[in-house]
Amino acid sequence: MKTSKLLIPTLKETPADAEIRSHQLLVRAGLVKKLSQGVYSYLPLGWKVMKKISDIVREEMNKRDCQEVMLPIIQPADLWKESGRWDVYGKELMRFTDRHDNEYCLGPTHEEVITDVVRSFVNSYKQLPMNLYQIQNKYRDERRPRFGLIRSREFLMKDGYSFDKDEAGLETTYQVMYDGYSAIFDRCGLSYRAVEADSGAIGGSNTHEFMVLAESGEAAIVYCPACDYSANTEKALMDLSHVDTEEELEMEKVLTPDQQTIAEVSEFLGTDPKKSIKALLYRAVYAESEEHVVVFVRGDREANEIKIQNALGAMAVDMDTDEETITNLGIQRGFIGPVGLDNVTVLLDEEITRLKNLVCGANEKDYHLKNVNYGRDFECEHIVDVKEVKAGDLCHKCQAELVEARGTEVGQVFKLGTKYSVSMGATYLDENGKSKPLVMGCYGIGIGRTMQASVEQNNDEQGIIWPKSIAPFEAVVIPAVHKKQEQVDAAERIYQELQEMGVDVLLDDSKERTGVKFANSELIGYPVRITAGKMLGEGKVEIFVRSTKEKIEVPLEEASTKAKEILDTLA
RNA sequence: CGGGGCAUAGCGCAGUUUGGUAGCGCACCUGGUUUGGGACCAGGGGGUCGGGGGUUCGAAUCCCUCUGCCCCGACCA
Repeated sequence: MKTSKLLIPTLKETPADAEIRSHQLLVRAGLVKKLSQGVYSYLPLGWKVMKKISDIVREEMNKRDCQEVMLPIIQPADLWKESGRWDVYGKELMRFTDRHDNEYCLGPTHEEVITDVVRSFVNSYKQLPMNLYQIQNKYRDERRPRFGLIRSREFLMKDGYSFDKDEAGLETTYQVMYDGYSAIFDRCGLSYRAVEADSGAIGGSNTHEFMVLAESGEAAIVYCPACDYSANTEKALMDLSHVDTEEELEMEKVLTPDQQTIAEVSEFLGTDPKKSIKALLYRAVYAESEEHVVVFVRGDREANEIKIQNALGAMAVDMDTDEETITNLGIQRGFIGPVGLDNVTVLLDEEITRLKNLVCGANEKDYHLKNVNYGRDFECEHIVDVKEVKAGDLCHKCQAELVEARGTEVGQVFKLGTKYSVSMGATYLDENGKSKPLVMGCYGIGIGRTMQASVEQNNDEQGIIWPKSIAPFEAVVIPAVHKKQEQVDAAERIYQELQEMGVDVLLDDSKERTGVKFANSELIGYPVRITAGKMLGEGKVEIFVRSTKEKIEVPLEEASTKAKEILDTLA
């Protein structure tokens, strides 16, 4: 391909509306263009990268006996009512009505559709296991689209669904998919971690998220540097084997006028915040009701809302600081404690049951309690894990100190179980002629996210540094001065030779000055650049490696062979 | 959803306070000189100033309204 035949609208200036580096670079390098909030056009180079990632996905999936299909984006409401998600999915689901007043949605995911296909055609254990996938646009009306392709409303996604006879079969399939996903992200040259995560709105029991580590990541994770444990903080466990062994002192009520926050109270009483109990008031929303819940965690900790939501089985929770609510509940802002608090639902983080002689609110204005002990002074029906695990907490597997990081989720593998097969009647006959629900798994990869995550991870001052496997072109050949025929001829020759060697190569035949061509090639980030320029007088050309910035001079005759050699060594 | 900000040429911006009919840089077109690190000279094209309404002799500028886009978001018991 030649640049004269390609639309590559590079920008010198950073676009005003792009916040993070990868978003800026995707726009500046001419890979994508925003049409509307969270809606993007993929330009030739951007789409080429997307296709390379998609092809890697296809290869790894096909290798594992997965079959590619193409399912409809337009999905009837009835199907979603069958699974029960029409009323549950909320505002993220893009809904519309056709001219006959029939309701539809644009698919945010395809469990319903694939289950409909499979229940129609898969009836026997002899057909199992089966694994179907597609690569297609998904639609989600995100609360706040941002960061370019990282959180958009229309996005290309690989989604796959597995069907097994039983849990054991799913376990095997899940592991195959887990390995397949690892292979895909390895081939895309990403640095990532597979973390344990909450199963969220799709439903199901067990899940791993593939997180590309990045400062700008929207998800918080913790991982253990000593063993393989890593988890999203909404799921993360920590070691709780520590138990205070000190003697239980006599509980006393102390005057703490206007001392409301943990910091104030600890300062006032001269105690360690870790030896206190923090109270947080949440409003929990259920399908047909809502209630207020007081959550207690150790004084220096935060609570994790997802964990609270799961502990309550609520659809959503949010913190409530409304004065009127607090008054109506009959609790004392700033002085809430678990002792004698019985007019409201209470969640107690398990950690607190292991600590002795704690400080907490006395449920009376301007008073706190000292030396409070679980079991002796209060009990709680709901002992749960709702704390936000943080750096320095100990790994529950090996007791090493956990580390915090941020990540962008590029893929997820998921055990669905029989949630959809039961609600939608997807069954098969087993060896004994008995009808059983199919056991499902689902597996997703954000193609656009993967592209942008790679950019976020691989860039420098000059621009993008693509891994070879997903670069828009593996190499670019540049005649330094377009009016010098010998340079143009040499570049053309190298271009032809590389093409014959099967290299995905671009010839820059633009009429730009040398500096412009160099700057653009580095902005776009082709792994290798070959320049036919002033050294041609000595019969030499220059090979430049984007990732290492290494420049070598080689004789024209050896240029393509050498370039290919270098490419073969690159990831 | 709540809060804040922005909207003027393809991109980045000035002009708005103090109303007088739109400008700069980049990009683009023509000609010329240049050519190993985002050139220079000369000439040129391109804007219903986000939409609608109002005030006024006159509105990018003042008022009302709608829309779009960007950022932030409970850390407190």
